[in-house]
Amino acid sequence: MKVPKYYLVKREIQRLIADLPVGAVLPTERELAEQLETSRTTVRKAISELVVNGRLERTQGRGTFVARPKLMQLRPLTSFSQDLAAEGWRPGSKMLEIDVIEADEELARHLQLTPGAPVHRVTRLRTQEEEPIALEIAHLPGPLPGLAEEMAARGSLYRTLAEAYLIDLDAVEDTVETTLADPETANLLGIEVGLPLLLVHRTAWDAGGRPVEWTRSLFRGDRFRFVARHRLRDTEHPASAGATRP
Amino acid sequence: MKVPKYYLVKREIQRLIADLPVGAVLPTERELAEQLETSRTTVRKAISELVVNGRLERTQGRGTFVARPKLMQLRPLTSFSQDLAAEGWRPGSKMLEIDVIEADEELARHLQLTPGAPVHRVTRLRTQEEEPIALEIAHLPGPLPGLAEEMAARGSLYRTLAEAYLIDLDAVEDTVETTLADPETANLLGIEVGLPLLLVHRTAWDAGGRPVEWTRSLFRGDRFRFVARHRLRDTEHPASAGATRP
DNA sequence: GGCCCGGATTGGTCTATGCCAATGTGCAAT
DNA sequence: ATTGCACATTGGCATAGACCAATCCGGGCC
Repeated sequence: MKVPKYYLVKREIQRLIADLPVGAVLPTERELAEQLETSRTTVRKAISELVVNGRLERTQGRGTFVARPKLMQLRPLTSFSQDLAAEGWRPGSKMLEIDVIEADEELARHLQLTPGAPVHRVTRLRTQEEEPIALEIAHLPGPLPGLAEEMAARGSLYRTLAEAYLIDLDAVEDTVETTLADPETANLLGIEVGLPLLLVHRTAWDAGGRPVEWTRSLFRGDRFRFVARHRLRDTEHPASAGATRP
Repeated sequence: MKVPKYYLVKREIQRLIADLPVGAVLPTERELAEQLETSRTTVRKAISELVVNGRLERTQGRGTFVARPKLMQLRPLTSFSQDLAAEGWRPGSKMLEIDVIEADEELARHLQLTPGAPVHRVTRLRTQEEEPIALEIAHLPGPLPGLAEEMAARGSLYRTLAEAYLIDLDAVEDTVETTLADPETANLLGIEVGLPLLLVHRTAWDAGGRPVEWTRSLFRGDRFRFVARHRLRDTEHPASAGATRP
Protein backbone atom coordinates (compact mmCIF):
# COMPACT_ATOMS: atom_id res chain seq x y z
CA MET A 1 0.00 0.00 0.00
CA LYS A 2 1.27 3.44 -0.90
CA VAL A 3 1.80 5.57 2.16
CA PRO A 4 2.21 9.29 1.54
CA LYS A 5 5.18 11.10 2.93
CA TYR A 6 3.21 13.26 5.32
CA TYR A 7 2.07 10.07 6.99
CA LEU A 8 5.64 8.92 7.48
CA VAL A 9 6.46 12.32 8.89
CA LYS A 10 3.50 11.93 11.23
CA ARG A 11 4.88 8.66 12.56
CA GLU A 12 8.31 10.23 12.88
CA ILE A 13 6.88 13.03 14.99
CA GLN A 14 4.85 10.52 16.97
CA ARG A 15 8.07 8.68 17.79
CA LEU A 16 9.61 12.00 18.72
CA ILE A 17 6.93 12.99 21.20
CA ALA A 18 6.60 9.52 22.72
CA ASP A 19 9.46 10.30 25.08
CA LEU A 20 8.45 13.87 25.82
CA PRO A 21 6.49 14.91 28.90
CA VAL A 22 3.13 16.62 28.65
CA GLY A 23 3.52 20.29 27.85
CA ALA A 24 6.91 19.88 26.21
CA VAL A 25 7.47 22.10 23.22
CA LEU A 26 8.23 20.64 19.84
CA PRO A 27 10.81 21.98 17.43
CA THR A 28 9.34 24.67 15.23
CA GLU A 29 7.70 23.67 11.99
CA ARG A 30 10.58 25.18 10.06
CA GLU A 31 13.11 23.21 12.07
CA LEU A 32 11.19 19.96 11.70
CA ALA A 33 10.95 20.48 7.97
CA GLU A 34 14.70 20.82 7.79
CA GLN A 35 15.49 17.93 10.13
CA LEU A 36 13.09 15.55 8.40
CA GLU A 37 14.19 16.79 5.00
CA THR A 38 10.78 17.87 3.80
CA SER A 39 8.76 21.03 3.35
CA ARG A 40 6.93 22.98 6.00
CA THR A 41 3.65 22.21 4.25
CA THR A 42 4.18 18.48 4.70
CA VAL A 43 5.18 18.91 8.32
CA ARG A 44 2.07 20.97 8.92
CA LYS A 45 -0.14 18.32 7.41
CA ALA A 46 1.39 15.69 9.67
CA ILE A 47 1.11 17.91 12.75
CA SER A 48 -2.49 18.75 11.87
CA GLU A 49 -3.47 15.10 12.07
CA LEU A 50 -1.76 14.75 15.43
CA VAL A 51 -3.65 17.81 16.62
CA VAL A 52 -6.88 16.23 15.47
CA ASN A 53 -5.86 13.07 17.29
CA GLY A 54 -5.45 15.09 20.45
CA ARG A 55 -1.74 14.32 20.76
CA LEU A 56 -0.56 17.86 20.10
CA GLU A 57 -1.75 21.39 20.67
CA ARG A 58 -0.49 24.46 18.92
CA THR A 59 -0.83 28.18 19.38
CA GLN A 60 0.12 30.82 16.92
CA GLY A 61 3.13 32.74 18.12
CA ARG A 62 3.96 30.25 20.88
CA GLY A 63 4.64 26.87 19.40
CA THR A 64 3.44 23.29 19.29
CA PHE A 65 3.17 21.30 22.49
CA VAL A 66 2.54 17.76 23.68
CA ALA A 67 -1.10 17.66 24.77
CA ARG A 68 -2.34 16.27 28.03
CA PRO A 69 -3.96 12.96 27.25
CA LYS A 70 -7.29 12.92 28.97
CA LEU A 71 -10.31 11.02 27.97
CA MET A 72 -13.49 11.76 29.83
CA GLN A 73 -16.41 9.42 29.75
CA LEU A 74 -20.00 10.47 29.40
CA ARG A 75 -22.92 8.29 30.33
CA PRO A 76 -26.24 9.03 28.74
CA LEU A 77 -28.37 8.53 31.77
CA THR A 78 -26.54 10.89 34.04
CA SER A 79 -25.97 14.59 33.95
CA PHE A 80 -22.91 16.31 32.68
CA SER A 81 -21.65 17.45 36.04
CA GLN A 82 -22.44 14.14 37.71
CA ASP A 83 -20.49 12.29 35.06
CA LEU A 84 -17.34 14.25 35.39
CA ALA A 85 -17.44 14.63 39.14
CA ALA A 86 -17.68 10.86 39.45
CA GLU A 87 -14.42 10.53 37.57
CA GLY A 88 -12.62 13.02 39.75
CA TRP A 89 -12.80 15.90 37.31
CA ARG A 90 -13.82 19.37 38.34
CA PRO A 91 -16.60 20.45 36.03
CA GLY A 92 -17.75 24.00 35.72
CA SER A 93 -20.20 25.92 33.64
CA LYS A 94 -20.40 29.37 32.13
CA MET A 95 -23.77 30.76 31.21
CA LEU A 96 -23.63 32.46 27.84
CA GLU A 97 -27.24 33.36 27.24
CA ILE A 98 -30.79 32.67 28.28
CA ASP A 99 -33.50 33.79 25.91
CA VAL A 100 -36.80 32.82 24.37
CA ILE A 101 -37.03 31.95 20.68
CA GLU A 102 -39.69 30.77 18.31
CA ALA A 103 -39.52 27.08 17.50
CA ASP A 104 -38.46 26.32 13.98
CA GLU A 105 -39.49 23.20 12.10
CA GLU A 106 -36.92 20.87 13.62
CA LEU A 107 -37.23 22.13 17.15
CA ALA A 108 -41.02 21.91 17.02
CA ARG A 109 -40.82 18.33 15.86
CA HIS A 110 -38.57 17.25 18.68
CA LEU A 111 -40.56 19.01 21.36
CA GLN A 112 -43.96 18.17 19.83
CA LEU A 113 -44.92 21.81 19.41
CA THR A 114 -46.27 23.85 16.57
CA PRO A 115 -43.66 25.89 14.72
CA GLY A 116 -43.49 29.39 16.11
CA ALA A 117 -44.24 28.36 19.67
CA PRO A 118 -42.05 30.05 22.26
CA VAL A 119 -39.16 27.99 23.61
CA HIS A 120 -36.61 28.82 26.26
CA ARG A 121 -33.05 28.53 25.09
CA VAL A 122 -30.20 28.09 27.54
CA THR A 123 -26.73 28.38 26.05
CA ARG A 124 -23.87 27.31 28.26
CA LEU A 125 -20.20 26.59 27.96
CA ARG A 126 -19.24 23.55 29.96
CA THR A 127 -15.74 23.74 31.39
CA GLN A 128 -13.21 21.50 33.02
CA GLU A 129 -10.41 22.99 35.07
CA GLU A 130 -11.32 26.36 33.54
CA GLU A 131 -10.90 24.89 30.08
CA PRO A 132 -13.90 24.83 27.75
CA ILE A 133 -14.82 21.35 26.63
CA ALA A 134 -18.39 21.55 25.42
CA LEU A 135 -20.96 23.96 24.06
CA GLU A 136 -24.47 23.13 25.17
CA ILE A 137 -27.71 24.62 23.92
CA ALA A 138 -30.79 23.43 25.78
CA HIS A 139 -34.34 24.05 24.54
CA LEU A 140 -37.18 23.93 27.01
CA PRO A 141 -40.84 24.26 26.06
CA GLY A 142 -43.65 25.79 28.04
CA PRO A 143 -43.77 28.70 30.45
CA LEU A 144 -40.88 28.76 32.89
CA PRO A 145 -41.21 32.12 34.67
CA GLY A 146 -38.00 33.43 36.16
CA LEU A 147 -35.87 30.76 34.55
CA ALA A 148 -32.73 32.87 34.50
CA GLU A 149 -32.94 33.63 38.20
CA GLU A 150 -33.78 30.06 39.18
CA MET A 151 -30.89 28.79 37.09
CA ALA A 152 -28.50 31.29 38.60
CA ALA A 153 -29.50 30.19 42.08
CA ARG A 154 -28.95 26.50 41.46
CA GLY A 155 -26.44 26.15 38.62
CA SER A 156 -27.75 22.80 37.49
CA LEU A 157 -30.44 22.77 34.83
CA TYR A 158 -31.93 19.48 35.90
CA ARG A 159 -32.03 20.54 39.52
CA THR A 160 -33.76 23.76 38.50
CA LEU A 161 -36.37 21.91 36.49
CA ALA A 162 -37.08 19.57 39.36
CA GLU A 163 -37.08 22.04 42.23
CA ALA A 164 -38.46 25.19 40.67
CA TYR A 165 -40.87 23.77 38.13
CA LEU A 166 -41.56 20.27 39.45
CA ILE A 167 -40.51 18.72 36.16
CA ASP A 168 -39.14 15.24 36.63
CA LEU A 169 -37.50 13.41 33.79
CA ASP A 170 -38.55 9.88 33.04
CA ALA A 171 -36.61 8.93 29.93
CA VAL A 172 -33.84 10.35 27.80
CA GLU A 173 -32.54 9.58 24.34
CA ASP A 174 -29.12 10.60 23.16
CA THR A 175 -27.83 10.49 19.63
CA VAL A 176 -24.11 10.78 18.95
CA GLU A 177 -22.53 11.70 15.66
CA THR A 178 -19.46 13.51 14.42
CA THR A 179 -19.17 16.95 12.91
CA LEU A 180 -16.51 19.59 12.35
CA ALA A 181 -15.85 22.73 14.32
CA ASP A 182 -17.03 25.81 12.46
CA PRO A 183 -15.23 29.09 13.20
CA GLU A 184 -17.76 30.24 15.79
CA THR A 185 -17.74 27.02 17.77
CA ALA A 186 -13.99 26.69 17.46
CA ASN A 187 -13.66 30.18 18.88
CA LEU A 188 -15.87 29.42 21.88
CA LEU A 189 -14.15 26.13 22.61
CA GLY A 190 -10.71 27.55 21.99
CA ILE A 191 -9.82 24.93 19.43
CA GLU A 192 -8.93 24.92 15.78
CA VAL A 193 -11.48 25.24 13.03
CA GLY A 194 -12.11 21.86 11.45
CA LEU A 195 -11.42 19.69 14.49
CA PRO A 196 -13.86 16.80 14.74
CA LEU A 197 -16.49 17.15 17.42
CA LEU A 198 -18.98 14.81 18.99
CA LEU A 199 -22.42 16.19 18.28
CA VAL A 200 -24.85 14.94 20.90
CA HIS A 201 -28.58 15.53 20.83
CA ARG A 202 -30.56 14.75 23.93
CA THR A 203 -34.30 14.54 24.18
CA ALA A 204 -35.85 14.09 27.60
CA TRP A 205 -39.44 13.20 28.48
CA ASP A 206 -41.44 13.44 31.67
CA ALA A 207 -43.54 10.61 33.08
CA GLY A 208 -46.42 11.63 30.85
CA GLY A 209 -44.34 11.12 27.76
CA ARG A 210 -44.18 14.84 27.02
CA PRO A 211 -40.84 16.13 25.75
CA VAL A 212 -39.41 18.58 28.24
CA GLU A 213 -35.95 19.12 26.86
CA TRP A 214 -34.12 19.04 23.57
CA THR A 215 -30.44 19.80 23.85
CA ARG A 216 -27.67 20.08 21.32
CA SER A 217 -24.16 19.65 22.68
CA LEU A 218 -20.80 19.86 20.98
CA PHE A 219 -17.93 18.08 22.69
CA ARG A 220 -14.28 18.01 21.76
CA GLY A 221 -14.00 14.76 19.87
CA ASP A 222 -10.51 14.07 21.13
CA ARG A 223 -11.42 14.40 24.78
CA PHE A 224 -14.61 12.47 25.18
CA ARG A 225 -15.90 8.98 25.06
CA PHE A 226 -19.55 8.19 25.19
CA VAL A 227 -20.66 5.17 27.17
CA ALA A 228 -23.95 3.30 27.00
CA ARG A 229 -24.67 0.20 29.03
CA HIS A 230 -27.71 -1.99 28.72
CA ARG A 231 -29.20 -5.10 30.15
CA LEU A 232 -30.95 -7.16 27.56
CA ARG A 233 -34.41 -8.52 27.88
CA ASP A 234 -35.17 -11.64 25.89
CA THR A 235 -37.52 -9.88 23.53
CA GLU A 236 -34.78 -7.60 22.31
CA HIS A 237 -32.01 -10.13 22.52
CA PRO A 238 -29.40 -9.65 19.81
CA ALA A 239 -29.39 -13.38 19.08
CA SER A 240 -32.92 -13.01 17.84
CA ALA A 241 -31.84 -10.67 15.11
CA GLY A 242 -32.21 -11.69 11.53
CA ALA A 243 -29.33 -13.21 9.61
CA THR A 244 -26.67 -10.89 8.31
CA ARG A 245 -27.39 -11.56 4.70
CA PRO A 246 -30.40 -9.79 3.27
CA MET B 1 -14.12 37.09 13.88
CA LYS B 2 -11.57 36.48 11.20
CA VAL B 3 -12.71 33.84 8.75
CA PRO B 4 -10.03 32.39 6.48
CA LYS B 5 -10.52 32.41 2.77
CA TYR B 6 -10.73 28.64 2.41
CA TYR B 7 -13.76 28.77 4.65
CA LEU B 8 -15.44 31.30 2.40
CA VAL B 9 -14.59 29.10 -0.56
CA LYS B 10 -16.14 26.19 1.32
CA ARG B 11 -19.39 28.10 1.73
CA GLU B 12 -19.28 29.11 -1.92
CA ILE B 13 -18.98 25.50 -2.99
CA GLN B 14 -21.69 24.54 -0.53
CA ARG B 15 -23.99 27.03 -2.21
CA LEU B 16 -22.95 25.63 -5.55
CA ILE B 17 -23.82 22.04 -4.72
CA ALA B 18 -27.05 22.88 -2.91
CA ASP B 19 -28.89 22.86 -6.22
CA LEU B 20 -27.11 19.86 -7.67
CA PRO B 21 -28.53 16.34 -7.60
CA VAL B 22 -26.72 13.49 -5.91
CA GLY B 23 -23.93 12.16 -8.07
CA ALA B 24 -23.48 15.37 -10.00
CA VAL B 25 -19.91 16.17 -10.88
CA LEU B 26 -18.29 19.38 -9.70
CA PRO B 27 -16.06 21.57 -11.79
CA THR B 28 -12.46 20.44 -11.56
CA GLU B 29 -10.29 21.83 -8.82
CA ARG B 30 -8.36 23.84 -11.35
CA GLU B 31 -11.54 25.35 -12.77
CA LEU B 32 -12.91 26.18 -9.32
CA ALA B 33 -9.65 27.86 -8.41
CA GLU B 34 -9.94 30.08 -11.45
CA GLN B 35 -13.66 30.83 -11.08
CA LEU B 36 -13.35 31.67 -7.39
CA GLU B 37 -10.14 33.58 -7.98
CA THR B 38 -7.99 31.59 -5.63
CA SER B 39 -5.37 28.88 -5.72
CA ARG B 40 -5.96 25.19 -6.17
CA THR B 41 -4.51 24.56 -2.71
CA THR B 42 -7.20 26.70 -1.12
CA VAL B 43 -9.92 25.01 -3.15
CA ARG B 44 -8.60 21.62 -2.09
CA LYS B 45 -8.67 22.59 1.56
CA ALA B 46 -12.29 23.69 1.23
CA ILE B 47 -13.27 20.56 -0.66
CA SER B 48 -11.48 18.40 1.89
CA GLU B 49 -13.69 19.72 4.66
CA LEU B 50 -16.79 19.03 2.62
CA VAL B 51 -15.54 15.52 2.01
CA VAL B 52 -15.06 15.09 5.73
CA ASN B 53 -18.56 16.42 6.24
CA GLY B 54 -19.85 13.76 3.91
CA ARG B 55 -21.19 16.26 1.39
CA LEU B 56 -18.71 15.39 -1.36
CA GLU B 57 -16.81 12.40 -2.60
CA ARG B 58 -13.82 12.47 -4.87
CA THR B 59 -11.86 9.92 -6.84
CA GLN B 60 -8.51 10.44 -8.38
CA GLY B 61 -8.76 10.55 -12.14
CA ARG B 62 -12.55 10.89 -12.16
CA GLY B 63 -13.56 14.00 -10.35
CA THR B 64 -15.46 15.29 -7.35
CA PHE B 65 -19.12 14.41 -6.87
CA VAL B 66 -22.07 15.31 -4.70
CA ALA B 67 -22.38 12.53 -2.13
CA ARG B 68 -25.53 10.69 -1.27
CA PRO B 69 -26.65 11.96 2.09
CA LYS B 70 -27.54 9.02 4.25
CA LEU B 71 -27.40 8.83 7.95
CA MET B 72 -27.87 5.44 9.52
CA GLN B 73 -28.73 5.01 13.14
CA LEU B 74 -27.22 2.46 15.44
CA ARG B 75 -28.76 1.37 18.69
CA PRO B 76 -26.49 -0.14 21.29
CA LEU B 77 -28.76 -2.92 22.41
CA THR B 78 -29.41 -4.38 19.02
CA SER B 79 -27.22 -6.06 16.49
CA PHE B 80 -25.70 -4.45 13.49
CA SER B 81 -27.84 -6.23 10.95
CA GLN B 82 -31.01 -5.79 12.99
CA ASP B 83 -30.39 -2.07 13.22
CA LEU B 84 -29.99 -1.45 9.57
CA ALA B 85 -32.65 -3.86 8.42
CA ALA B 86 -35.15 -2.08 10.65
CA GLU B 87 -34.43 1.15 8.81
CA GLY B 88 -34.93 -0.40 5.44
CA TRP B 89 -31.27 -0.73 4.60
CA ARG B 90 -29.81 -3.87 3.13
CA PRO B 91 -26.87 -4.82 5.30
CA GLY B 92 -24.27 -7.34 4.25
CA SER B 93 -21.08 -8.72 5.68
CA LYS B 94 -17.80 -9.92 4.26
CA MET B 95 -15.67 -12.21 6.36
CA LEU B 96 -12.05 -11.14 6.19
CA GLU B 97 -10.40 -13.49 8.66
CA ILE B 98 -11.05 -15.84 11.53
CA ASP B 99 -8.07 -16.77 13.64
CA VAL B 100 -6.89 -17.35 17.19
CA ILE B 101 -4.53 -14.90 18.84
CA GLU B 102 -2.94 -14.50 22.25
CA ALA B 103 -4.60 -11.88 24.42
CA ASP B 104 -2.50 -8.82 24.99
CA GLU B 105 -2.74 -6.67 28.07
CA GLU B 106 -5.77 -4.65 26.97
CA LEU B 107 -7.70 -7.55 25.55
CA ALA B 108 -7.09 -9.66 28.64
CA ARG B 109 -8.38 -6.87 30.84
CA HIS B 110 -11.62 -6.51 28.93
CA LEU B 111 -12.29 -10.23 28.76
CA GLN B 112 -11.03 -10.93 32.27
CA LEU B 113 -8.34 -13.33 31.08
CA THR B 114 -4.66 -13.66 31.75
CA PRO B 115 -2.43 -12.15 29.07
CA GLY B 116 -1.42 -14.79 26.55
CA ALA B 117 -4.69 -16.71 26.77
CA PRO B 118 -6.06 -17.79 23.39
CA VAL B 119 -8.83 -15.66 21.96
CA HIS B 120 -10.84 -16.09 18.79
CA ARG B 121 -10.71 -13.10 16.49
CA VAL B 122 -13.36 -12.52 13.86
CA THR B 123 -12.62 -9.73 11.41
CA ARG B 124 -15.46 -8.65 9.20
CA LEU B 125 -16.28 -5.86 6.81
CA ARG B 126 -19.84 -4.71 7.24
CA THR B 127 -21.42 -3.53 4.03
CA GLN B 128 -24.48 -1.67 2.85
CA GLU B 129 -25.61 -1.99 -0.73
CA GLU B 130 -22.21 -3.53 -1.51
CA GLU B 131 -20.52 -0.49 -0.04
CA PRO B 132 -18.24 -0.95 2.98
CA ILE B 133 -19.34 1.06 5.95
CA ALA B 134 -17.68 -0.51 8.96
CA LEU B 135 -14.72 -2.64 9.96
CA GLU B 136 -15.50 -4.93 12.86
CA ILE B 137 -13.07 -7.02 14.88
CA ALA B 138 -14.72 -9.28 17.45
CA HIS B 139 -12.77 -11.05 20.18
CA LEU B 140 -14.27 -14.13 21.80
CA PRO B 141 -12.72 -16.00 24.71
CA GLY B 142 -12.86 -19.69 25.48
CA PRO B 143 -12.94 -22.76 23.28
CA LEU B 144 -15.29 -22.41 20.33
CA PRO B 145 -14.58 -25.48 18.20
CA GLY B 146 -15.50 -25.13 14.55
CA LEU B 147 -16.22 -21.42 14.85
CA ALA B 148 -15.43 -20.65 11.22
CA GLU B 149 -17.83 -23.33 9.96
CA GLU B 150 -20.59 -22.38 12.37
CA MET B 151 -20.25 -18.74 11.40
CA ALA B 152 -20.29 -19.54 7.72
CA ALA B 153 -23.49 -21.52 8.17
CA ARG B 154 -25.33 -18.75 9.98
CA GLY B 155 -23.80 -15.42 9.02
CA SER B 156 -24.73 -13.73 12.25
CA LEU B 157 -22.20 -13.83 15.08
CA TYR B 158 -24.77 -13.51 17.82
CA ARG B 159 -26.92 -16.21 16.32
CA THR B 160 -23.88 -18.48 16.11
CA LEU B 161 -22.98 -17.88 19.73
CA ALA B 162 -26.51 -18.65 20.85
CA GLU B 163 -27.25 -21.66 18.66
CA ALA B 164 -23.89 -23.37 18.36
CA TYR B 165 -22.36 -22.59 21.74
CA LEU B 166 -25.39 -21.80 23.90
CA ILE B 167 -23.96 -18.44 24.85
CA ASP B 168 -26.66 -15.91 25.65
CA LEU B 169 -25.84 -12.29 26.19
CA ASP B 170 -27.23 -10.55 29.22
CA ALA B 171 -25.71 -7.06 29.09
CA VAL B 172 -23.68 -4.98 26.71
CA GLU B 173 -21.67 -1.80 27.07
CA ASP B 174 -20.73 0.37 24.13
CA THR B 175 -18.27 3.22 24.14
CA VAL B 176 -18.20 5.70 21.28
CA GLU B 177 -15.37 8.03 20.43
CA THR B 178 -13.82 9.58 17.35
CA THR B 179 -10.62 8.68 15.60
CA LEU B 180 -9.03 9.15 12.19
CA ALA B 181 -8.77 6.67 9.36
CA ASP B 182 -5.27 5.29 9.04
CA PRO B 183 -4.14 4.15 5.58
CA GLU B 184 -5.03 0.50 6.20
CA THR B 185 -8.53 1.17 7.46
CA ALA B 186 -9.12 3.81 4.80
CA ASN B 187 -8.16 1.27 2.19
CA LEU B 188 -10.58 -1.35 3.52
CA LEU B 189 -13.42 1.11 3.84
CA GLY B 190 -12.66 2.75 0.53
CA ILE B 191 -12.42 6.21 2.03
CA GLU B 192 -9.73 8.84 2.33
CA VAL B 193 -6.98 8.67 4.89
CA GLY B 194 -7.70 11.05 7.72
CA LEU B 195 -11.48 10.96 7.59
CA PRO B 196 -13.04 10.96 11.05
CA LEU B 197 -14.45 7.64 12.16
CA LEU B 198 -16.67 6.54 14.99
CA LEU B 199 -14.70 4.09 17.08
CA VAL B 200 -17.09 1.83 18.96
CA HIS B 201 -16.02 -0.72 21.54
CA ARG B 202 -18.57 -3.25 22.68
CA THR B 203 -18.26 -5.54 25.65
CA ALA B 204 -20.91 -8.18 26.20
CA TRP B 205 -21.51 -10.34 29.24
CA ASP B 206 -23.50 -13.51 29.80
CA ALA B 207 -25.96 -14.02 32.65
CA GLY B 208 -23.11 -15.07 34.93
CA GLY B 209 -21.37 -11.74 34.43
CA ARG B 210 -18.58 -13.31 32.39
CA PRO B 211 -17.39 -11.28 29.40
CA VAL B 212 -18.10 -13.19 26.23
CA GLU B 213 -17.28 -10.60 23.61
CA TRP B 214 -15.08 -7.59 23.12
CA THR B 215 -15.45 -5.94 19.75
CA ARG B 216 -13.80 -2.98 18.11
CA SER B 217 -15.73 -1.39 15.26
CA LEU B 218 -14.84 1.49 13.01
CA PHE B 219 -17.73 3.26 11.31
CA ARG B 220 -17.67 6.03 8.77
CA GLY B 221 -18.21 9.09 10.93
CA ASP B 222 -20.20 10.90 8.26
CA ARG B 223 -22.69 8.10 7.78
CA PHE B 224 -23.63 6.98 11.26
CA ARG B 225 -25.44 8.21 14.25
CA PHE B 226 -25.40 6.35 17.51
CA VAL B 227 -28.58 6.25 19.55
CA ALA B 228 -29.02 5.38 23.22
CA ARG B 229 -32.34 5.54 24.98
CA HIS B 230 -32.90 5.11 28.68
CA ARG B 231 -35.62 5.15 31.23
CA LEU B 232 -34.54 6.71 34.47
CA ARG B 233 -34.97 5.15 37.87
CA ASP B 234 -35.17 7.54 40.78
CA THR B 235 -31.87 6.48 42.21
CA GLU B 236 -30.03 7.63 39.14
CA HIS B 237 -32.21 10.59 38.40
CA PRO B 238 -30.32 13.45 36.81
CA ALA B 239 -31.95 15.92 39.15
CA SER B 240 -30.06 14.29 41.99
CA ALA B 241 -26.75 15.26 40.49
CA GLY B 242 -24.52 17.66 42.33
CA ALA B 243 -24.52 21.35 41.56
CA THR B 244 -22.69 22.48 38.49
CA ARG B 245 -20.22 24.62 40.27
CA PRO B 246 -17.32 22.83 41.97
C1' DG C 1 9.15 48.52 39.82
C1' DG C 2 5.95 49.03 36.18
C1' DC C 3 4.61 50.25 31.52
C1' DC C 4 5.04 50.63 26.58
C1' DC C 5 6.82 49.77 22.30
C1' DG C 6 9.52 47.45 18.65
C1' DG C 7 11.55 43.54 16.84
C1' DA C 8 12.18 38.55 16.63
C1' DT C 9 9.86 34.18 16.71
C1' DT C 10 6.25 31.02 15.56
C1' DG C 11 2.20 29.25 13.78
C1' DG C 12 -1.76 30.51 10.03
C1' DT C 13 -2.95 31.42 5.37
C1' DC C 14 -2.36 31.69 0.53
C1' DT C 15 -0.11 31.42 -3.98
C1' DA C 16 2.25 29.24 -7.86
C1' DT C 17 4.12 25.28 -9.65
C1' DG C 18 5.65 20.60 -10.72
C1' DC C 19 5.13 15.85 -10.91
C1' DC C 20 2.68 11.47 -9.81
C1' DA C 21 -1.27 8.12 -10.05
C1' DA C 22 -5.75 6.70 -11.28
C1' DT C 23 -9.19 7.05 -14.72
C1' DG C 24 -11.43 7.51 -19.06
C1' DT C 25 -11.28 7.98 -24.11
C1' DG C 26 -10.38 7.06 -28.64
C1' DC C 27 -7.69 5.15 -32.16
C1' DA C 28 -5.21 1.35 -34.13
C1' DA C 29 -4.13 -3.39 -34.51
C1' DT C 30 -5.91 -7.97 -34.52
C1' DA D 1 -16.21 -6.80 -32.18
C1' DT D 2 -12.44 -6.93 -29.07
C1' DT D 3 -8.15 -5.91 -27.30
C1' DG D 4 -4.40 -2.99 -26.23
C1' DC D 5 -1.97 1.04 -25.84
C1' DA D 6 -0.98 6.12 -26.00
C1' DC D 7 -2.74 10.30 -24.34
C1' DA D 8 -5.50 13.75 -22.03
C1' DT D 9 -7.87 14.68 -17.75
C1' DT D 10 -8.35 14.80 -12.90
C1' DG D 11 -7.35 14.43 -8.25
C1' DG D 12 -3.09 13.45 -4.79
C1' DC D 13 1.29 14.82 -3.09
C1' DA D 14 4.97 17.75 -2.31
C1' DT D 15 7.89 22.01 -2.69
C1' DA D 16 9.35 26.90 -2.16
C1' DG D 17 8.20 31.14 -0.85
C1' DA D 18 5.64 35.16 0.70
C1' DC D 19 3.02 37.61 3.96
C1' DC D 20 -0.07 37.87 8.11
C1' DA D 21 -1.16 37.53 13.13
C1' DA D 22 -0.38 36.22 17.73
C1' DT D 23 3.05 35.95 21.14
C1' DC D 24 7.17 36.73 23.62
C1' DC D 25 11.10 39.18 25.08
C1' DG D 26 13.96 42.83 26.14
C1' DG D 27 15.23 47.63 26.10
C1' DG D 28 13.97 52.13 27.15
C1' DC D 29 11.13 55.21 29.58
C1' DC D 30 8.35 56.99 33.37
